[in-house]
Amino acid sequence: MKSVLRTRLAEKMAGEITLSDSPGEALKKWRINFHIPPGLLAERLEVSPSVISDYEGGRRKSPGTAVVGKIVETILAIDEDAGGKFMKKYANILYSDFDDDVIYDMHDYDSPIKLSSFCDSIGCTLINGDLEHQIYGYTIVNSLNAILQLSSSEFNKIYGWSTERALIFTNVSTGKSPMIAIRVTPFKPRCVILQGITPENINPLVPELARKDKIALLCTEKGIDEIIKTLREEPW
Amino acid sequence: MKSVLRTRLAEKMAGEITLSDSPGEALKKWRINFHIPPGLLAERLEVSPSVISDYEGGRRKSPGTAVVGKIVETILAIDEDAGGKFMKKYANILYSDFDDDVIYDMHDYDSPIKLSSFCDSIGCTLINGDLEHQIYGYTIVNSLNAILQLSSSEFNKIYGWSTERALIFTNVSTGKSPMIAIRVTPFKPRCVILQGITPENINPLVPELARKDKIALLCTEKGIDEIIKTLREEPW
DNA sequence: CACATTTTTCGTGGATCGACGAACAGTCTT
DNA sequence: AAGACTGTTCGTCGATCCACGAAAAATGTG
Repeated sequence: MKSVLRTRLAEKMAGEITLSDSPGEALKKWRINFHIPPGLLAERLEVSPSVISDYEGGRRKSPGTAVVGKIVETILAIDEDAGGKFMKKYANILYSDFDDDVIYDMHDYDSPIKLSSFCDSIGCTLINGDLEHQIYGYTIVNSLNAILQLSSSEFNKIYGWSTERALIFTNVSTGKSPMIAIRVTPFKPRCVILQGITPENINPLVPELARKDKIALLCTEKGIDEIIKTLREEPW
Repeated sequence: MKSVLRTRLAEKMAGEITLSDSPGEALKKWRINFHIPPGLLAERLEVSPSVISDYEGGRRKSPGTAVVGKIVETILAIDEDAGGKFMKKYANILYSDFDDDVIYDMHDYDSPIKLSSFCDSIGCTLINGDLEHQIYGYTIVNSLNAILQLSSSEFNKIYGWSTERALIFTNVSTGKSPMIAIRVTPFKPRCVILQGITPENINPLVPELARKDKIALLCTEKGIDEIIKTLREEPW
């Protein structure tokens, strides 16, 4: 459930290293931030310790994305094996309001995904609109907590990096509150999926609201954990 | 003044590209997000258009940090020349509460900086504590607005990625409120600099509070803009 | 459809990366 | 002070990057 934070932290680290004038020093900074000795890092990466030293010492002026990615991944993996102490520390500092009670999962794709296959994979029934679109990501939101806990400016965070995405609202009763929240908000998703509800239980106002904002509306009765698992494992 | 957002956005982009299984596709995604044609990007980078195509098409499986950095930089520069339309859009989506009225500037260093030379560079007078430490960054905060506008969880954001930093509070009257805010907060900076105040005008309680939290306390009468300029240009 | 423009594909050469392992330099123990 | 560890420096070699430019493919535009 914490993987949104993990991803953001990894991106922050990789981004900082990539943009640094001396990637080696930045690499070293993060290894030290996580209190990991060079030897351990080398061991986990299955390379000789001299490799780490060469990078950190600046012998490679512009290491490739593959290397940087592997090192960042390994630093986080080592920390996770030890309980994720530093990960929690750093994640909480910058993303303190990214609450697990609100956003269950969130992902942005590198390349567009067909909405129809996306919806098929998590067993959706179409209520309104068409699926002839492409999306660049999805967000799984606890609808009650989102409305209770997020301020208006924070509400926009559920859109991540593209509004061309599917918003999956969990545990809805009639679907009315999430659709109204979207109605009064400037950004509109491409698609809304109501989870844990059958078509006949949807409030009649809801398809009406979806039509006004040109949003594809669907529902699914699959469980939250299953949906998260499916979307994570999909080879997109 | 908006450069905190710019940096964060650049890091996000670079991080995502670096961690992607196909950096080329991720690169392309961001170029398209900013509505920049390949030809223009190539022109601004002063390379042949084929270079862009080769990267985006995946001929380079693991491009170096230098290339990724240059491309991200150029995408943002092109956007800025056109008014920064997309930059604003993306920056606001994820960092909506990172208000320019609160945080004037913020930076994290790759490698440690000596606190003494940091303070010298912006003309500080030492009130309490010693300067025999190293810092990893600084934040310039409008003290009044920080207390008015930030919620308790948001207040921690001024610490960025390391609490081993200098907090510069601007336009203080007696320095009391910023020090009290720090006193009741779990994280402590290494150093607090009160801007726009002379030593004799500092409330006597303030050095007392600094001592309790083992924080170096200084003040400076230099102007905000001059401080920002100096710190940005310092070759650290 | 034909023409101009933009974008992609691909062969090539020089530069740099990526990893190794041996040698060297510190740092603790005992 | 010797020995055991941990970490750094450096020579080396194959693989890959990086950029170019020519040519093919795709995309407008009248």
